[in-house]
Amino acid sequence: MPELPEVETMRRGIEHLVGCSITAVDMPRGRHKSIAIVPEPSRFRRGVLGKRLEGTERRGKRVVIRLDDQQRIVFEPRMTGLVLVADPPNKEHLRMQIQLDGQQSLWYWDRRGLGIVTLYDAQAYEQDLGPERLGPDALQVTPELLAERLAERKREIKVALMDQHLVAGIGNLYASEILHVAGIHPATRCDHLSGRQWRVLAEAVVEVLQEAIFYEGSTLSDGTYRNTLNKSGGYQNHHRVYDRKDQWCSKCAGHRVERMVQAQRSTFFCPGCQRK
DNA sequence: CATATGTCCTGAGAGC
DNA sequence: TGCTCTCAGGACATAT
Repeated sequence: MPELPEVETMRRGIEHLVGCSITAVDMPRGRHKSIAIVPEPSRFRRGVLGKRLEGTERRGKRVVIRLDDQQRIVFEPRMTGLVLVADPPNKEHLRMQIQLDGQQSLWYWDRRGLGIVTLYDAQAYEQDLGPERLGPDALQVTPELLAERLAERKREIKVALMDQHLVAGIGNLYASEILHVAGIHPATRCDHLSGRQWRVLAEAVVEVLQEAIFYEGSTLSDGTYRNTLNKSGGYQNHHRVYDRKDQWCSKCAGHRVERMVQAQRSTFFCPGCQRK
């Protein structure tokens, strides 16, 4: 479930490793199907051994480490992946251990194993994750940018917000939260939104994501998401609608949160403050 | 091109 | 207790 706030929390949690060099890489094989490592493990290892970590970046929902030869290691956690600097929740789903200067370790752990770790050279990175393939970062959106990319579309706004080609970083959870703050019904077609609504929406995108980063993301009831120190996030205690079906809306207090399904995903909204 | 749907994966929880 | 079934939603492949 890691979305922009969780992934940004991961990035911040590994920033202090910049300057260290990679002294070993281990890809343990458990009883589960192994995750995708690109290129295959031995080439990946050869490609990164001895390299120095030059910087960290975040591209939408991916954690990026730039190496001193301008290659990049990209962690794509998808549903249940974690980037850690402390011991992982269990050894069972540990997928990769990167040793730094022979002392510290960076781990990639993934319970369901849908995530991918990729080593890119500069050109392939631009090709796969450049602006042609991924929209602008959600933290950077302005009303003009958002309207320019979405306003002509016939799709429902919640589904469009989750499309990484249009804007990068928003997933299922934060799409619901953002639309509640903006007071927009999730099933509203993009081409039916007004100029005022694009302004309110752009503001809500940045506000909700920044607030969630402050609380280090959301750890849901399954407990999977952890920060890099294997501690829970805190934003779940501030959710306005997500996973709060039948609970009173905190904004209007006169309606209960409802759940609907859009594009096979749960959407939560308040029928009082989010009218179509 | 735009949009919609199916698929991957594991473990928690429901229902019997 | 223990079995089977459904569901959670990242990104991409395939279909319309």
